Amino acid sequence: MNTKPETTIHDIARELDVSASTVSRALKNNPLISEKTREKIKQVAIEMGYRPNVVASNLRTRRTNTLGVIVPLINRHFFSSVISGVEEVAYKAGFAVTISQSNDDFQKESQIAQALFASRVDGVILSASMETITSQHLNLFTDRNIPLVFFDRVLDDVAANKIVVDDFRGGLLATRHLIEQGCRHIAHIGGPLNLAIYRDRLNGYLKALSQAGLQPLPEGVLHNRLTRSDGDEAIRQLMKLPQLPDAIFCANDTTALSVIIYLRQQKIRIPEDVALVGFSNEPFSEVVSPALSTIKQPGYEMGLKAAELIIRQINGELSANDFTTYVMPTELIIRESSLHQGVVIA
Amino acid sequence: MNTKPETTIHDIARELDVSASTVSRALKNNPLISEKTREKIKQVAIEMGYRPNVVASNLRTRRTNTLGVIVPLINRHFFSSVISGVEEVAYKAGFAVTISQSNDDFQKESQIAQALFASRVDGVILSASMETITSQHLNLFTDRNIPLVFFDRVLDDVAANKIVVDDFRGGLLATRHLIEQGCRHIAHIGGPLNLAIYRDRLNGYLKALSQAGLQPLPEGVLHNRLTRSDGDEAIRQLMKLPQLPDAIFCANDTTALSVIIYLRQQKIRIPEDVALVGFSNEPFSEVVSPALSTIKQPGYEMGLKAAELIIRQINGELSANDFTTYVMPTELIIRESSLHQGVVIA
DNA sequence: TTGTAGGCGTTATCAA
DNA sequence: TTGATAACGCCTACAA
Repeated sequence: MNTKPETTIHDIARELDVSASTVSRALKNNPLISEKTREKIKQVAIEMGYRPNVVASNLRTRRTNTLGVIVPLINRHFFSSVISGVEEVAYKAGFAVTISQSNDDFQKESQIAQALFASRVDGVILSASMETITSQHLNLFTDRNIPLVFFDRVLDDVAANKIVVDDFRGGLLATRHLIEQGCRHIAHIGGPLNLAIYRDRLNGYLKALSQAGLQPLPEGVLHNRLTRSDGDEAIRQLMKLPQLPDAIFCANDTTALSVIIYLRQQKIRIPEDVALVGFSNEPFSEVVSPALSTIKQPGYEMGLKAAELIIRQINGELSANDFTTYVMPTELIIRESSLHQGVVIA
Repeated sequence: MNTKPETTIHDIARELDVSASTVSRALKNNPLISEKTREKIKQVAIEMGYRPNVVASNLRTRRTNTLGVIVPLINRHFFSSVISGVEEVAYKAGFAVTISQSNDDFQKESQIAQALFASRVDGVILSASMETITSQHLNLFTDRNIPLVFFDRVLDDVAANKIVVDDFRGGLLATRHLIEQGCRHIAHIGGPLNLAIYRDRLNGYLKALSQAGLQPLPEGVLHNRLTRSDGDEAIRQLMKLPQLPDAIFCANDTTALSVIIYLRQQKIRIPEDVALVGFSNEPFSEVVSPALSTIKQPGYEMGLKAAELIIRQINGELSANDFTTYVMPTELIIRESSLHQGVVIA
């Protein structure tokens, strides 16, 4: 299919009557090569339309300059923001980025891990699927000291650098805010408890309640996979409880959106009848009506940090046994969905 | 750094006292190998923790089973949806997906092309940057018959398979709808005219007007890069015109959102004073207030199609000289932002 | 049905 | 400062 074969360093070498090694070194700006020959080689390389074959180089150097990224779903603003940040840093550092999505399916996550290992990526950045409860599929990397960086949905039992926001504090602030707005019957739509972030958000919620001498709403703490339809089911369930909620803290914006849409349709007023806080600050949160209060999660910056960390690990600039969990700054953004009229915010 | 060296097919061969080629063949399910030895080899491969080295295989076969994807911005719902679709199909077909973002910068787009070529991707899926007016940076691929598939922001002068929506018809439907709502002074916020999609959307707009015997709003047809701030500038400019617009057709939802926010703030009513139609059906369009009328663009499906096409091209299942432009179905979604009360839709 | 030999394009080592 | 050689791990004619 390919017309002319690619020019290789051997072709250049032959042309100039030098050895392939000299060409290789010259093109890599190896200082051993004299300036004169280096210039000449580069010149001829351009004339001959030489294009380095990274694959061959990768095989030889056992380095691919490629980062693998596994996310649950590419097409989700938070995750695509993280990817965008990763790409930004990776590109500048000369790394390619290979993206895969687990679709929140543990099987697929495992298979992706296998594939990334087979293609010898230099490092992996990962946010676990909703189903992930074990980390054995990642031993492939940890056993061989291939750097692994987690973000957002981190796994407790893997020793690695991790990047999260303060989920506990997020849950605490969100719930405390609802309490300050006068709410007393606060429900929670949460994620699977195998993931630390959802445990933390739940615990923040519980803590805020207990600090205020309140109880969680009986039967009002639900856990699901936080999709749009999960949110829809959840709100229908909550609105059947003997004690109706006067507020809901949702563990993501997606479910909060389902709630808004359902309540709007039922002519239940937000925030007067039910106040609402989400989590993540997806772009729609700002413009939905009523605008959704939420916890800001700096996805792009998390991506920048993840890429920076993994590249430093790959370059051996970071201790291989000494891991840190980086907690990114977060913020409660108060909008209409939780702002009771007449209530003054301290 | 790496502790134990990886097991190779040679290790397995030595273990079983067969040749490496036999191992290679067995692992590839080559029918020449007897079932018995194949089973034994696979067995031992697992026991020894063998992991194929794709890099070596790639070098030998001159195939990487990798698709390169270049988009303007990963973190944009339409593009991340396309990527998601690409990944879905690619994964099932055994391809990895390498993603890069041009940030709408032509320089970066060129450099990415170089890098993708250097890493010998088997095919490239591309949506051009706002700045891209020439296609020479893609000769790298076209000269060597490396498949190239364009989507959305396609370049006219490249012979390749392309996937678009009917942008002309989108512009036509959007504008005609505004006319049917009684609007007569319709402005347009469009994209750079070097890109066919924005020319087509503009032409659709013009056609609808002329069919109705109307003129474009004087000074009311603007072109910019369609960011949030571009939209903001544009609406400010439009609201200073001697003849104010009573409707605006925006070439994307992002600028339409800027318009909504600005008008809301100025207490200008939508759609009573200014009706609005966007393009793309970003997720926020449905929930913003007022909900934004828009042209639906099936990003995920476009990604599926792009991946399918390029993989078929890679596998030689498609003629290499015979290219098609696939026009995906699109649809006008009418929401509050353009729905004048009392007006009945035909 | 299996083995042998050579090469994919680059780089590391050693020698000159 | 440069060259010769071998090797990275796999695959594929060709031979047996």
